[in-house]
Amino acid sequence: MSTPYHHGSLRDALVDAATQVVTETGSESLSLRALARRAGVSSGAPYRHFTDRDAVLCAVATNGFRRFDAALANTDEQSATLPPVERVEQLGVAYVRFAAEEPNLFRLMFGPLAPRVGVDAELDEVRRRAGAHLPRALTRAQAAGFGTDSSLEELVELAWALVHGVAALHLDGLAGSSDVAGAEQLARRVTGQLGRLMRSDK
Amino acid sequence: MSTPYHHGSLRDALVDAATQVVTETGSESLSLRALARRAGVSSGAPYRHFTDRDAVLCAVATNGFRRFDAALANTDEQSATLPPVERVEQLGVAYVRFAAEEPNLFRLMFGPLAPRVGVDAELDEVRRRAGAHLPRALTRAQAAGFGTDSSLEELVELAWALVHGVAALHLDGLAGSSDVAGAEQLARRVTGQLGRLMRSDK
DNA sequence: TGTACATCAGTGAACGCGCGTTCACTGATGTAC
DNA sequence: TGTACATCAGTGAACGCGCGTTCACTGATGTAC
Repeated sequence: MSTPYHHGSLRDALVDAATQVVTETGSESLSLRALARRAGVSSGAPYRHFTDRDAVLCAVATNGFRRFDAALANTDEQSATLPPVERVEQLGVAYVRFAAEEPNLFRLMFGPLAPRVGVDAELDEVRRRAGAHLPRALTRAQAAGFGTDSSLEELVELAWALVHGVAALHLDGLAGSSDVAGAEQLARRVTGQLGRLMRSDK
Repeated sequence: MSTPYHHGSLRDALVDAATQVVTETGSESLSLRALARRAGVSSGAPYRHFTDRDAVLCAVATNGFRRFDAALANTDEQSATLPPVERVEQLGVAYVRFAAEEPNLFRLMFGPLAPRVGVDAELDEVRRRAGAHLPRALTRAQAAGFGTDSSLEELVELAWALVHGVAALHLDGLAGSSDVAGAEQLARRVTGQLGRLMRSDK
């Protein structure tokens, strides 16, 4: 009774535990044995729910993208009343904030260990959804007449390189201050420059 | 005679082999045993020259920064006769090109496994040297009156986030095309936008 | 309501692996006299 | 030039480790009658 033979929701428990491990110590250090231990289950049990270690990492990445998407969507809603260029800036800051708050998760999601496109349909879908916010905001801004010196494609490239760059700079310890607040300030300044560029193109 | 007991320059041979392994398959997969095998030497031999695995990775990273610095210095020389803003752009492209040509080395140099500052004096020195090119070029540009709407610090931040961002975007497979040429073209477009911004601030 | 049986979820021992690192050793080299 | 000896560089066996994965199993659950 205290430890029932059937866990009931082991899959979810494993994904949660795995997400926690990745969050705390990075995806390289995730072992299925440690995971099983953490979930209070024998070493073979996870194989009931996942074909192998990669499948677990894939589930964690999917989880991460869901949260990432939610964070961006939330920011977008919050800024609905602001001018379009400012909304772009806010989105960029939220992008960096997520990376700074969850560096290990972010690295799994975007780094070389990230599952390739086509491996998992659910991951692909949520990834696509998360990636759509910035282009959408830029489209809106251009529709309002900002940043029209460049094509939408170029603008998306530039903005993406910028925010992903600030995130990477921070993750790689190259930014001045290494805490979340520092990353956010850096993001604010850099996206501010982008905003300035876009406004000057009106 | 064919395989002398004393190697003669085992340390160098190990660093070379390690650099090759990292280049080919990434730093996570570097094992000292495989390294010793590759160098035709017993499994204990590397410990004559390195205290542990991390010390080997540190030497590889140092090697990488030396090459990175050389690439940037070379680009800077080649572009000596160009206008200062264009030199900044060239430098940015060279930065991205290096990352695209040596993704695994670049990841070791800048990623979470990169040795911290203060661990190795030689690494710190060459790292500092490699990092000085971009600020220097931007200082030159500002001295010539370009990009003076922002402080030097802001400009460095922006440029660095941009080029490191393009590199990261490419390394993370988020750029359109995944080959070196594609990365270079992307870098050209993005640094071009930066150049445009700086020229408009004259 | 009760019983037989199929299905499912978790157990825990076992396999084989490659790793980092240590250590007593041996072969080669250089140095002092 | 020759010899004794210290020093250095590499050997290879060994230790202990945790891992991913498999597999015959057992306990629990649900379903058909």
